[in-house]
Amino acid sequence: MQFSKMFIPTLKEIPADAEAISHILMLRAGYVRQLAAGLYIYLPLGLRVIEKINKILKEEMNAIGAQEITMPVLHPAEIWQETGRWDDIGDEMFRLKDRGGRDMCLGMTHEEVITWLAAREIRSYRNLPQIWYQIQTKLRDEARPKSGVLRTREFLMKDSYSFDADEDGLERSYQLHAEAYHKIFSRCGIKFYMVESDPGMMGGATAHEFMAPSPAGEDEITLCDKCGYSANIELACSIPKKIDVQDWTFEEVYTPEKRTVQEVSHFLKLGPEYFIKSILLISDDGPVLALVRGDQELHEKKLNRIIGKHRPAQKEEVKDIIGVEAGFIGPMNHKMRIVGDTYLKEGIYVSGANKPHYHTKGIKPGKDFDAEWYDIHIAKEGDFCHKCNAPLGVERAIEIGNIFKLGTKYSVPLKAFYLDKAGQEKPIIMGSYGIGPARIAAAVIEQNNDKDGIIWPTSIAPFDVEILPLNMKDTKTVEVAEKLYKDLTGEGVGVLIDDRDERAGIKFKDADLIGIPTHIIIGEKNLKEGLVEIKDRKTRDVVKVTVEEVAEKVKTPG
RNA sequence: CGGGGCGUAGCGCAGCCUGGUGUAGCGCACCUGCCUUGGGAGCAGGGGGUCGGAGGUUCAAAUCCUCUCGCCCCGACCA
Repeated sequence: MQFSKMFIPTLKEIPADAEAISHILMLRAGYVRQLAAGLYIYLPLGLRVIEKINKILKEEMNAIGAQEITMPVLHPAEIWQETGRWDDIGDEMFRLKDRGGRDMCLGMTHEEVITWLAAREIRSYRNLPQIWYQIQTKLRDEARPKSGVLRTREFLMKDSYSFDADEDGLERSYQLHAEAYHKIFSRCGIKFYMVESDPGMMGGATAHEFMAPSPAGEDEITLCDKCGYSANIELACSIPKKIDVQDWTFEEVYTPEKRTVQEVSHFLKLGPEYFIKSILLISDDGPVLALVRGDQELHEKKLNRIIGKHRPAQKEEVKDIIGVEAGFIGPMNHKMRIVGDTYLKEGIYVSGANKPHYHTKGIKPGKDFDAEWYDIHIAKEGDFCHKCNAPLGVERAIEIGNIFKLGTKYSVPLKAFYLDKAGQEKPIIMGSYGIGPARIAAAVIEQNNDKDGIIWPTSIAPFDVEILPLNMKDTKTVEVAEKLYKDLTGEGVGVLIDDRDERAGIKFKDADLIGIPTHIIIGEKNLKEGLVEIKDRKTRDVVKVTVEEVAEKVKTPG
């Protein structure tokens, strides 16, 4: 491809609206343009990257026996009403009416549609298993589109769905996907982890996410280097650091105007880990007192699974219910439900005395108060693995893929049943698996860039090689460049030739920005000795080779 | 939806606080010519603006006030 004939609008300056590195570089290097919040146009270079990723997706999906189909983006409301999601999902679904006044929506995902299909077409265990997939546009009215292509309102997704006769079959389909995903992300040159995740509203019991570590990510994951435990922070378990059990006797301490753990900790010259933080919450079944150690944070989502929907109590409510203002609440002498963090059980602590300006020292859980014990703290850096006790790390990451075991959540309401060998009618056991190609592209850029631009891995680079004839007015340069272009292209190498009549500096800058992995630099001086340079974008290593050697060297780099 | 920031030429910005400096400015990009060709050159000339929009205050508004739209960031949300 000739640079001069391709629309590659590079930008010298950093666009004001971009913050994430991948966003800045995709805009600057001419891969995408933004139409509105969360809506992007893919320019020629950007599309080439997405298509290369899609090709890998298809190859690996086909390799596990998945079959490509394509489903509509516009859905009738009925199927969403049948699964209950028409009402469960709020503003995030784009809804509309057709001219006949029928309710419709734009597909955020395709469980409903594909289950509708399965319900109609699969009747016997003989039709199972099946894995169907598509690479299709999804629309979600995101509350906050952000970080360029990472979180958009319209995006492409590879979504596949498995249909099995039983749990064993589902496990097999799930594993096939996990393996395919490992291959896909490895081929795309991404550093990633597979982590345990919260199935959330998708339903089902088991779910994993594929996470590409990057500061631009929206998720946090905990990782254990020793045993490999890895989980989204939304459900990650951890053991807080051990503390020495004190031999304090039970006594009230005067703590005037000291309310927060930090204030009291400072006042009594004791580390925050010797405190019990008591937080009053209002659940649908009344007030609940949640307890975590002073150096830990309460995990709302974990607590949510135990006590259901809840909200923090307001100042007035605290006074009414406990009889003392927030800041002096302790776990003792309450009739209400108390949920304590498991790791609070051992030890002797300080907490509020339920009396203004007093705290109690020497509280022994189990003796001075009792509670239901669960892991309800947020795992953090410095905590220990609950499986092997090794130190845990916490990293930010971009979610690039996920796999869910759905079970019968969709097959039952949409009546996707089959007859088993015994002639018994049973619901199909389903799984759902997603990958966002745009997120792969963005994650790869986040992980592979330098001050000058993008550094693509060859597998998803828009081209394999860029030829830079430095002086287009020099006939010999042009002649050699065109010959190399023809030769390489003839051998199946994807080549971009910068045939613009621009100065060398501009060509170098643009080439670095765009990030094609190998550059062939043709300069007049070297050419006089019959030499051209092959430069590695990543290492910046340059080797001089004769014109004749180029094709061979490019094919076997290094 | 809560909090914050920003809308001035294609892009990046100054001017706004404290209204009036004459035709609203600068850099880059763009057009013409010359020159130049190994890291976003140089010289000369040139084109391009509803100052996001509406209303108001005023003799006078890019500047002050009200409303509104858009975009970004933090949080909430995220099937």
